[in-house]
Amino acid sequence: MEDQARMMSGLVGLSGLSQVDVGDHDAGRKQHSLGQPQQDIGDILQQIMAITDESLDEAQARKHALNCHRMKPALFSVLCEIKEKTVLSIRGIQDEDPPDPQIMRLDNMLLAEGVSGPEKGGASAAAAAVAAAAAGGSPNDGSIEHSDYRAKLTQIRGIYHSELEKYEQACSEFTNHVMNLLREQSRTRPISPKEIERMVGIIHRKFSSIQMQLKQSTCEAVMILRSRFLDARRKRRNFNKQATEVLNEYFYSHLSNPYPSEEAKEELAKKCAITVSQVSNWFGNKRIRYKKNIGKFQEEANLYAVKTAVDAASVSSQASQANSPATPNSGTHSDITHTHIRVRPRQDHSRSDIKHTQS
DNA sequence: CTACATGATTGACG
DNA sequence: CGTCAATCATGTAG
Repeated sequence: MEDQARMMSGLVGLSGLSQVDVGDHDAGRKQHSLGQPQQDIGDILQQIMAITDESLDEAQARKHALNCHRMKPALFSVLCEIKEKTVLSIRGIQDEDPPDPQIMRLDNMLLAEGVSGPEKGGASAAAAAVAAAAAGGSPNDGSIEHSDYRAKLTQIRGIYHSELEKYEQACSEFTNHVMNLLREQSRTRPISPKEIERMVGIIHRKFSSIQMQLKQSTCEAVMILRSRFLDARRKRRNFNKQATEVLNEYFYSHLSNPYPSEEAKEELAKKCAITVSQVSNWFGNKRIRYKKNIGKFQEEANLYAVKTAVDAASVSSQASQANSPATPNSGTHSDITHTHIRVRPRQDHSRSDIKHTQS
């Protein structure tokens, strides 16, 4: 930065104030202050070239002399005025910069993802997880995965915030530095407050572009985390015993038409503490797998057929029918095993049958 | 570790 | 849109 100061003092000196008796190398060309500006250019260039050869002491001396010149304040203010005008005219071209849509998108996403939100740390996060588990669809395993997910998210969040803080600090530090320099220089060369302001704006833009990279990579990390944790296929849990029992019960007691209606699915979902789509998945899998290999499911079918038969018997208080365990194949379910699953009349499978097994 | 069981996903189909 | 069929990826019994 001393170079620049030196340069400026040199240039200001060139523009007409150089009669000050600063050094002996000016002595030879005193005459250029009046008259032909064309011819001066050569001298000026010479002088510019000479500046690099000058020592810092010389420059300092020159600067000092310059500042002490009696005409300096007046000329300086004129220069400031001129510059103000030109700067203003330049500024007119590109005045208001629109907020970057890209960065706004990233901001929104980080906010939505809870990375840049107001809430901080464990307590409220845990509370949110608990609330989600209590209110939401999957009370069993969901909370565990959620807490794991939350932990990772908090980690990302921590990194993001510390980095962001570092950026902000660096930015303000740098801005301060530049402002100090400009203020310092404004004693030597014309710098309007607006110019400083503009410079600060430029610095902030630069830093925000760096910030955007940070935000972008944070977003990416969150997306990856999300896809990892929300891809349920990776975190498949088998349903618990009771749930499969309920499902199987329904399946085998509706073997002739194992297509639960939407309401039936909802009911089953509620009973099994799973979602409706999980019920649909289960029935889809069950139907296809049953059809593929009926023999393999024979035992299971018998078991549930007996179970429902017993239930029905206990309801109708007629126990005499249920005492043929020796040949179950020809018994209760022989007709249902031979039923074609393909046929599915969609009208009458109400939940009345489940109801009396349940109650 | 292997083989099988099982919940979820995907693409085709009506 | 719901279902089928194939397939994936994980869970689990041996």
